[in-house]
Amino acid sequence: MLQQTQASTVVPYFNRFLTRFPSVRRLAKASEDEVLEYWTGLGYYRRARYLHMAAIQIVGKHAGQVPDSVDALTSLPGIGRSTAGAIVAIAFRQTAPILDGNVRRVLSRFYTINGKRGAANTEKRLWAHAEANTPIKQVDVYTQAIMDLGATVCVRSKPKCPDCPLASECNAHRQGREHDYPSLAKRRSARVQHARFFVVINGKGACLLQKRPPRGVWASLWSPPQYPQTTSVSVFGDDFDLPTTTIAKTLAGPKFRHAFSHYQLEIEPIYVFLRASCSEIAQTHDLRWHHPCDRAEFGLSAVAVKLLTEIDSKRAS
DNA sequence: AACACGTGGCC
DNA sequence: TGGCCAAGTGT
Repeated sequence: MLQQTQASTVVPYFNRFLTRFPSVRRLAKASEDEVLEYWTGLGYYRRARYLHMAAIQIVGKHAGQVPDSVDALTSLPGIGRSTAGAIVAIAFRQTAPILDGNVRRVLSRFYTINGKRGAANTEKRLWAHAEANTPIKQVDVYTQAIMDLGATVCVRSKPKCPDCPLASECNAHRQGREHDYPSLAKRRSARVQHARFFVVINGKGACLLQKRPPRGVWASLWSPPQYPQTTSVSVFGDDFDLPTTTIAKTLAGPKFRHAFSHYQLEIEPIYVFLRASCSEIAQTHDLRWHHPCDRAEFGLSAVAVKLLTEIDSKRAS
């Protein structure tokens, strides 16, 4: 959960998740849909599916015991070198380096490493320093400490160098150039992509959801059906095996933008209201009706939740 | 190497 | 506000 996600965001998700899935075996036994349900709103949903797969592998190949070596851990889906290092160092108290965003920033400043983020040479140098500094004794304490130093003192903007126990030995600070490290990552400016969702509501107020494909954005989550710009509302009925005569009315909802790391999605919802008599149609393996007020026992993206919430508030008003 | 993958926080 | 980032990994 903590991969690319701040700890304060994770905390409530972590608590709910551990309450529902208190052991590797319980997680392995759960359905993917339910695991995704507990990830709804957290983002990077691939992590949830990898964690579920990892739990299944741990039960199948490791007798239900989380492996204690970096090699065995990195062979599990979703666990790379840094996460494996954190598990080995903190859970098993064995020497293994980590290189997360915090350690990366501390080391970049301490050793004035200004290579491009992600470049092979930069990564190699950072990992070498991480490894050289990882102690034999109290490796769990050290690992937590260097992460916390980055999270609370050696922060990205306005680092608190006067509070830093490493300040006198930090090359960037000695040069008064702590703001120059780590060098800024070059990020492509966000492009706008367009998407259109059909928000189909039946006479009982339930919304039609479709399971998204296992690849791409919001993989394996449930959402209002997305269709290409070329699909017209008039042929909508055929696409879902719904007689067009069951459509009471259609309505173009207000467009809204959803920001991602590298692009913006401009979402154009089209509301399709069905007559009450049509509430039992379109129950297939990847289509289902969902009442917004019911607990979703499957994964939804934050955007899907937003849409469903809007539908529910409109019904109420 | 470059890119996809989500959402919320910060300035 | 838009850009950048966060307890990164897999393709």
